[in-house]
Amino acid sequence: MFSKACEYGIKATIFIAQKSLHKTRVSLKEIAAEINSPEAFTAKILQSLARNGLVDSHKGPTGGFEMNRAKMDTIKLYDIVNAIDGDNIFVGCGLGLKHCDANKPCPVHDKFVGIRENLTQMLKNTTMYELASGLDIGLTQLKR
Amino acid sequence: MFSKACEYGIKATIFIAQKSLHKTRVSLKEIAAEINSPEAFTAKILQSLARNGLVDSHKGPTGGFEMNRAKMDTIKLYDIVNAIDGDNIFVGCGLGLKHCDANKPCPVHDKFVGIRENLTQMLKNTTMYELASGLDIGLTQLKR
DNA sequence: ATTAAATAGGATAAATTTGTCCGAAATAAG
DNA sequence: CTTATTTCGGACAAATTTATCCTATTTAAT
Ligand code: FES
Ligand code: FES
Repeated sequence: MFSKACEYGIKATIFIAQKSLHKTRVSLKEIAAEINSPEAFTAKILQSLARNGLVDSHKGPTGGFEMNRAKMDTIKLYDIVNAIDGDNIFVGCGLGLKHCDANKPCPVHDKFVGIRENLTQMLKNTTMYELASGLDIGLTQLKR
Repeated sequence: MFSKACEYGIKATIFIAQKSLHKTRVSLKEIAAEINSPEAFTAKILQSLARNGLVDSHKGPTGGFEMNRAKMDTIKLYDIVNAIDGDNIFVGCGLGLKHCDANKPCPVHDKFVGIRENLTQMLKNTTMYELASGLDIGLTQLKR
């Protein structure tokens, strides 16, 4: 469904947001430990998310990653996925035809578009705050 | 969503089924041309599907691939996807945790399982006959 | 029997994704 | 100013997926 990079990116972002709820910055090291991901690879993903303004990064001692409270409402799961995996999953043909076209549909088009749309809407409706809160109150977890 | 191998496998199977509606066997060459896929790679996928009994193959002149009418009702899109990509998409965690567990859910679990289930049911309810028929009457297409 | 046509299958290569290493740049603190 | 700590970024490596090549095997037809 999502690439490994995207899975790591989502988990990292949720963790950053959760810690930011308590005004705490987190370092790459903490993040990788918390979400059980390879550190250097996770760094690349976070760099990309930072460049796209989805998380804020700070260098130096006491540095790390954070997300301000306002962004937690603005940024949706959709934005993370779109930034890392692109929009193919949201608009692409389920069978890989060049473009999804309802007028010249592939055999699965009619059955696929509904699911694709459900997924898209779910991701567009899910805020980082929501996900961070669930994690914060111990309702959800990032490791297993 | 699906791997390239799976996309090719689905398209090839639908094409084979459509031709079988007219009692016509199709060769690898025809299939690859029709679905616009690399021939040798498609061969591997079809070999695997044949070993799993999802299509029938015959060697020698007049040989090729086919699917009998009864199988078109029995075999679901689900079976093709499961044979090629495995069941991770049907039961796996959206964030890649080892197991999806509703009692210890990841942050997206509650929002993800519904979509995962919709996809699974759609694939389990879609017969090869249905897809082959749509293609046969020109309602759908395999190339673009 | 011989030939030609087709799938089967092993070995290999290319491309992409995933993961690692190391030095540069920034910055907080003594 | 120096040092320690942290992210940034480029180069590289490993693993996986995608794709190719070539030979073997099966089989229909002459
Ligand atoms: S054309 Fe394939 S999903 Fe729309
Ligand atoms: S635990 Fe992640 S989807 Fe169920």
